[in-house]
Amino acid sequence: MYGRCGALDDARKVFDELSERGIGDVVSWNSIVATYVQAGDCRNALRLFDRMTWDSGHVPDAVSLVNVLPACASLGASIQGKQVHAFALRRGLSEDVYVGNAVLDMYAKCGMLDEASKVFKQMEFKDLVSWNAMVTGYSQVGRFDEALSLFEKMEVEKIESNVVTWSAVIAGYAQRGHGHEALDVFRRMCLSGSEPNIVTLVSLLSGCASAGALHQGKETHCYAIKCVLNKLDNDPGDDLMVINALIDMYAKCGSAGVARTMFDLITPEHRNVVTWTVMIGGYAQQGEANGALKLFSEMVNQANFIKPNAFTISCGLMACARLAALRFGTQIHAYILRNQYDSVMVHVENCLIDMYSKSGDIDAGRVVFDHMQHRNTISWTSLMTGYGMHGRGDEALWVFNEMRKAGLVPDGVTFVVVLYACSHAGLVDQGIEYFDAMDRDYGVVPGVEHYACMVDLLGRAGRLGEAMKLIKRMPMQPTPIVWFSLLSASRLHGNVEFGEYAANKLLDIESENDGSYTLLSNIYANARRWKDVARVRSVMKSTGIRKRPGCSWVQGMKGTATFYVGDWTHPQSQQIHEVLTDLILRIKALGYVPQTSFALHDVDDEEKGDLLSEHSEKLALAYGILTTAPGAPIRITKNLRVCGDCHSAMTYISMIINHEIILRDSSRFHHFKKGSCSCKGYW
DNA sequence: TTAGGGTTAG
Repeated sequence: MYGRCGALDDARKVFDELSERGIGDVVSWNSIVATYVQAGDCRNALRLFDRMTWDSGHVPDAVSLVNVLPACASLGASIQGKQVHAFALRRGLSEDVYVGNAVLDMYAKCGMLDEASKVFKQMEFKDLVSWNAMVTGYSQVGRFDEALSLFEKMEVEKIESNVVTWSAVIAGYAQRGHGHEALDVFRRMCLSGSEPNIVTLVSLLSGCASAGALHQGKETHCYAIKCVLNKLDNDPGDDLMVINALIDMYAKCGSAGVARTMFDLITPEHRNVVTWTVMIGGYAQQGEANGALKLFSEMVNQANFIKPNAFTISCGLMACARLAALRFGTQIHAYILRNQYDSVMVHVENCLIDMYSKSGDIDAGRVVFDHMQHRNTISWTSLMTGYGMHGRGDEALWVFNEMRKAGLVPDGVTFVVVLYACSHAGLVDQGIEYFDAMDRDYGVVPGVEHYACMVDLLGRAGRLGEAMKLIKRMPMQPTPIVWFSLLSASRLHGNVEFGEYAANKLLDIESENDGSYTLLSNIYANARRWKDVARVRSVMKSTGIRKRPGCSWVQGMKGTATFYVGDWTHPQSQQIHEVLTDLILRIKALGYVPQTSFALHDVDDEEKGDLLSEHSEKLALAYGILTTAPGAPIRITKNLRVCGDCHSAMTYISMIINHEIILRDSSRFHHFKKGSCSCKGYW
């Protein structure tokens, strides 16, 4: 009775008393073991089971084994589990379907699927639980194809699935990001007459979230209100789980507003750490990184304190990485160090590497990397990506070699990063070598993303003809990213012919991308083909496509300041413009000539020069100079690619100011120092 | 006495 009520101490007292008086029997041993398992204290459950087997004079029966096996499973204690299995075989208890199922499940949970499958095949009598344990076992170790084929076999053998089977299959699809398939299974489940429950809905919502299927997510929401939520015998924790899954679904499907409304409807004392995390993560992934950081601060400062877990911290760092919010990111790093996050540290540390490198301080990312106790493939590739973004190609390739020495096998993503690093550092020959080697030496077949990297690599280096030849040689259809790489390279090298070709291909495939139109009109402007510029602009106008406004932000003393082109809204605008005018006068004396083609207007050169001088990145720089301590770097982030004229101006300005200018644009980092830029023209 | 569930990184 005490055991069933969760009163572990009381149950133990009664058990010890019975033992002392010598009147304990197998049932009392079984009950106490079960009580420990239920309380989550599997270690003590195992200890008691051992005492029962060796010291008590009683012989474990089928119930004892069924009690102790889940404890082995949840500890991953496969050696003890195997001993229990051997005991069952010796005692002839393995015929019992309960015992068989528990053994099978123990092997599955310890990741020993081949052992589990052997047990499954040898079972003379299988029930639905046996099949379900096998299906979920395969699914959870990532052998989802085998899980599915078992699921299909169940149909063939006319074994009727129950809610557990259906939910497990839905969850399997959802975990792999195959939301549409999850939805299909859900429909089949409803047709089969099986009634979805909370677990089904939570799994399904996770699938909708990963598929971005808002409509089906809403349908699931209706179903939840009608049939599942707020039922009298529901555990309130289960209801919250569904609500959390709904918030996550709405946020990931682009309805952060709806998600926020649901979040606000839950009173703070009812929210748990996942409620906060899904909302923060939703903002961070939907490009509302400012909202994410605001909520993160609110979470750690609220009266009803809930400690952020590794997931929350990762989401916060992701938001910092997007915004290049170095100061906030550093504060989160300090928070981690103060608050002991021992478990699942790898994930958080990987986020730290990413945050530091995307915020302009790749050396700090390297320090995090060097201090890691355990590293996985993502740790190595994150560091490599960082070096690549900063144009430090040699160091990126060094990381690649060290990674191989550490025994890690490069995969498709690794090679994207390697090629990206070569491209951004102008290491053309090495890039070609790696591209040739990836299939030959590593067995990684180049995908469309690797071809895109190669087009980028050759294109940046001005080898446009070779890039075009490579596209023609591709064994698959080029995706927009391939043509976009060719188009960017054509813009960089002022090649109208290739630019037009790539732009036409791109507009055939996806006509909504403002970036393609802007690049093409830049190419025409550079060639002074104003009629073509006007034509592109009129197409944009008639199709309603608008160029995204350029926007830059800089971390000043009083927080982050944001600027748009020609922006006069900042309270210090007057001063900012004075600084800028003065700087431009001074660099003109050093040889700077405004590159008017970037102004995109068919007006006379003097006026174009004026428009250029108000580009957002220049305004951000002037503000940075006003608010940054002498000698400290100025960190600017831009949402689009830096304009060529601004790039040239910043190179000159870095000769006359006592700051390094660290600029992150949508493509990479530029470090301007003493008259040169780290990108060496490769942007 | 056995089976299923939500949030994170390249």
